[in-house]
Amino acid sequence: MNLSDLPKAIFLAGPTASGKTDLAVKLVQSGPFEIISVDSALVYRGMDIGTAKPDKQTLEKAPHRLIDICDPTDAYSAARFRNDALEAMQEITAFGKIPLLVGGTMLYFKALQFGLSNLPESDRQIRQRLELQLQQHGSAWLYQQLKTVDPAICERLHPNDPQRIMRALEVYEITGEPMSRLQASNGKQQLPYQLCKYMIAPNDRSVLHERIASRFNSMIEQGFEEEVRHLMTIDGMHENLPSMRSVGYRQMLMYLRGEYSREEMIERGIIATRH
RNA sequence: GCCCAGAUAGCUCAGUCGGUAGAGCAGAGGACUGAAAAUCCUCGUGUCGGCAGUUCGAUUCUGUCUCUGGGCA
Repeated sequence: MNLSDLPKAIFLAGPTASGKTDLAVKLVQSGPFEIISVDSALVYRGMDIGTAKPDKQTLEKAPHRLIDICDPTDAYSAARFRNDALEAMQEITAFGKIPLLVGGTMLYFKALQFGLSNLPESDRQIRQRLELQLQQHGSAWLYQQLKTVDPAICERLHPNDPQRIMRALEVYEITGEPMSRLQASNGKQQLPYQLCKYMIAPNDRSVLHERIASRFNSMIEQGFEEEVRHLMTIDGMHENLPSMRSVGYRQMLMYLRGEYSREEMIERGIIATRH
């Protein structure tokens, strides 16, 4: 198939507070585009203030797909994003429009463009057990366990990186095969679109830092603390969920737990957002 | 005005029983296939507040000055 036969799609990536949303809204108003959000925090329902979710008027003017599609007690993932985004892109293309993928989660862009190997989803029970083992024996011990079943992947992982070590152990446990072999044998599928990729980035980082600071402060004014308090009352919610580990939320939780003063929480929240 | 405590990396501080100093955070770079706003890795020369004294040698001891806290009048 010739490249020019493929439908078009646009990627618009950039850091927090860089003005992506404004630009995307303008594009939608001036052309046959439809927005798909590429953001690992905007997917969660009820997380509005701390994620700087576009407000109602903005969403009416320019609807975003893949916002509010997951409960914060669930764990969203790059793989789920890829499936959801492909489906949305197909629909948009079928309507004769061009998908405009806008956001700051680079792994999601990468997973969408280059695909993922066919690996099993995470398993809550296995993860809980691994988490327990991590606390009891430490990360180096898990690393040694992994070495006996998948030495190849250990060469790519650091003994202090529990998240990846646990994932590799989990994959082995579910499939009975080393993750490194599965990755090598499963071909990844490319994205069947003609891509136009844009990066938006301010030429002066200090401007961005200022914008992040004022944005965080206005979140506080809008009732961010109350939002997090409310989220924590939801059945099944706990602090180790991906939703609650995201930037801003984590710092607010530490403040609510009394581990940060108010000032510290604000400072840490701002710093964390820069990443 | 007097007394006390400080002054060391961008910030908070540790330390050197006298041989020119190191943690955390910040910052920079990098790795990373179902948690990615995550999880990790690497990177520390700074008149050790100024000036003088003691000393082979002072950031460390002494004196003095400046500044910042706190207390007393």
